[in-house]
Amino acid sequence: MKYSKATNYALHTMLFLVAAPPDKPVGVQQLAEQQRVSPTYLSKILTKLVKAGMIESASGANGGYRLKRNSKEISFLDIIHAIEGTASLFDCSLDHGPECPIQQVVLLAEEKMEEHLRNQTMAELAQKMKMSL
Amino acid sequence: MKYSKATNYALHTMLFLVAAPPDKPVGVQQLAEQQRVSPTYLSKILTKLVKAGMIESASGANGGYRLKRNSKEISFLDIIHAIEGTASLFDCSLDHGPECPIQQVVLLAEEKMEEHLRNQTMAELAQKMKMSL
DNA sequence: ACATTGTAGATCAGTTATATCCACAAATCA
DNA sequence: TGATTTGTGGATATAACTGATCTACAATGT
Ligand code: SF4
Ligand code: SF4
Repeated sequence: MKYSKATNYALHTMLFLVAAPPDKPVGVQQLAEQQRVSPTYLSKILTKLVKAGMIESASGANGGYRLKRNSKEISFLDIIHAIEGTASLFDCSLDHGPECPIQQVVLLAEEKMEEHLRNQTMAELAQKMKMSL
Repeated sequence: MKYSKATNYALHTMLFLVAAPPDKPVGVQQLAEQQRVSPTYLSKILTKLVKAGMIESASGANGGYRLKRNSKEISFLDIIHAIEGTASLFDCSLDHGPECPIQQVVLLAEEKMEEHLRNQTMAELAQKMKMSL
């Protein structure tokens, strides 16, 4: 059970875009070099973030990716869900109803994790980064 | 990102063994039928639990698996770790030190989940099951 | 027009998860 | 002892998923 590398790349890219000046888009070439990953593969991942409405892309010369204006409230959980999907950590084929103790425990544990990821927004992340400079 | 089916089988088996009378071992045949899984495969999974010291096995006629005497304090997390391993949910190849905001957020989120799983013991689970009868 | 940059689809290699088969070891019982 | 039951371990097969590449194409700016 592990977060995929794709999620890793997405988080790092968002981290970078939050810190970058919002006027000039950043090309996938540059982003890919920083993370040592192929540009076309990274592009595929970032397209998911575009479709999820977190960033926007521009083709052509001086194109690239940039944060959407109102995306300071995007959370870690939003990014992870955009890449990994929103399926539950635990799925049992036979559903014996809501009083099943296994489901109760495991799903509540997952909710605890998601709650923490939901409370960490890009805005707070940017704040943290400024402080650590 | 999902818990494996093996973890699912392990949890269900433990749930059953906690509820079963502790004197007579339960054969893998019976356990496998309940969960609709092949006996040899389930055996492989249960052997991990044996090696982790949670249950014990007995060969020969009337053999099978049973809880170890002092295993009421085994937690969900123990079982999950025995099957899935204890590796972190998130691993970045390049470690930029402990002040990295991504690691801080994601690892703390994982800790929240594990804390909840650690607090759910087999003893409490047995209690819950009695109440729901 | 032409160069630049993102998008989409096919495809592929590597890894992991799931499962099966079989030979063997250990325990019980007649 | 010998036969039967039951778990163990190794090799192997299969399917699914992940990570990655290639290529043709669309969109944009000069
Ligand atoms: S016992 Fe709970 S976890 Fe297991 S199959 Fe039934 S509902 Fe699902
Ligand atoms: S920025 Fe953080 S998460 Fe990313 S590679 Fe560095 S230490 Fe790891």
